[in-house]
Amino acid sequence: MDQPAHPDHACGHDRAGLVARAERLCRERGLLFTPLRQRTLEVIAGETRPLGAYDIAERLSLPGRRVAAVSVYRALDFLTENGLVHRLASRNAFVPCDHSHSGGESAVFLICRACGAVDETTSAEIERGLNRTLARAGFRPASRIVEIEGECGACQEREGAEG
Amino acid sequence: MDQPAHPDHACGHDRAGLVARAERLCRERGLLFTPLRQRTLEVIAGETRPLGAYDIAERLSLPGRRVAAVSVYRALDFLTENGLVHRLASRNAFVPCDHSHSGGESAVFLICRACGAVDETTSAEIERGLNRTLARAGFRPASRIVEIEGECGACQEREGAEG
DNA sequence: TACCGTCCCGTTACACTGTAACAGGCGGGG
DNA sequence: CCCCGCCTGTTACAGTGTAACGGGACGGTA
Ligand SMILES: [Zn+2]
Ligand SMILES: [Zn+2]
Ligand SMILES: [Zn+2]
Ligand SMILES: [Zn+2]
Repeated sequence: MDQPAHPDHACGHDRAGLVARAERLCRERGLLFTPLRQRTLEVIAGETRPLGAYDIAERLSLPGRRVAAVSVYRALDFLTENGLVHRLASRNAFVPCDHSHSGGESAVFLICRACGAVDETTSAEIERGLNRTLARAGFRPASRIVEIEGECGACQEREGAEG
Repeated sequence: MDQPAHPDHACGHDRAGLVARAERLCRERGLLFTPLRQRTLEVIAGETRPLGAYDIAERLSLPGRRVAAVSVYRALDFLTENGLVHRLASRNAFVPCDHSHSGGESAVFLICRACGAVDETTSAEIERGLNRTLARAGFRPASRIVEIEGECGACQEREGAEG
């Protein structure tokens, strides 16, 4: 029942690992990891592409048991505030976070226009450049958004083979 | 009739300079700088804070002569495609561009949560870090979004004096 | 002149995104 | 028991963005 990684079918993220991390984090902070919040996280983790709030609501709904988008938004607020998912400003969509960000490093998102895959990474050099720019401007940052749209390596190869 | 900078009332941008640059650019590229496009650019340049498409439509409308938001979106598409305005993904709002970006440097936006002011700048170090991260990931970029929300220097001082 | 294609813009309709406000359930602490 | 905080369901609504159609202006061409 406990495989090390990618336990359930072909999904792009370590669903069980993400849920385990969320449970531990909520226990530590005295927060409630409710069924709605867990299922929301699971739905996001079960896709390789970022999902919109209404897509998530649809996947959470059962025949006769609809989940309203507003409930999804509240669950997403909780998950983003606690660093379990990220919101992509350029897509109005959400992806799970598989980083710790314990050192305060901000995320860099590489979003493929062709296949929709999102790669989250960090860069000390970008971080340093941002900090220097902010210090020079006397600007106190609260949140940072770095999102690059383009083509991932796999899609470039596929395009080269087909085109 | 030709002041060097900030010619018309108290606006945050060099409105006449932006319009002149747009006219020259359209002449060079064989594009039409229509009245709607010019007035849209002027409205954006006449504010220190970023404006949403519907705000722009309202400011362009006269009693009995309404400008629909969809027309504003088309004008904004034209202006953004030609590098005359930028869209802030985190705000769904638009600001004029007072940089050339001729070397392909991407913009870094510092957005103040308190006063709403937006400072556009560039950074060779951030650029370098982004390029290195992209090369390492084998990712071909098409557009780059770097937006920092926080407090500008003036608002920090004001807060310190008041608080 | 008439014909044609392109671009711009007005209009309508619609889908998607996000929030405010109110009500009920549930659990812990008096 | 009541009170209170939190979560969730429900409704309503505002804001954002695009698709589709039609008409007018304008330049080229026969
Ligand atoms: Zn992350
Ligand atoms: Zn791809
Ligand atoms: Zn710019
Ligand atoms: Zn400010």
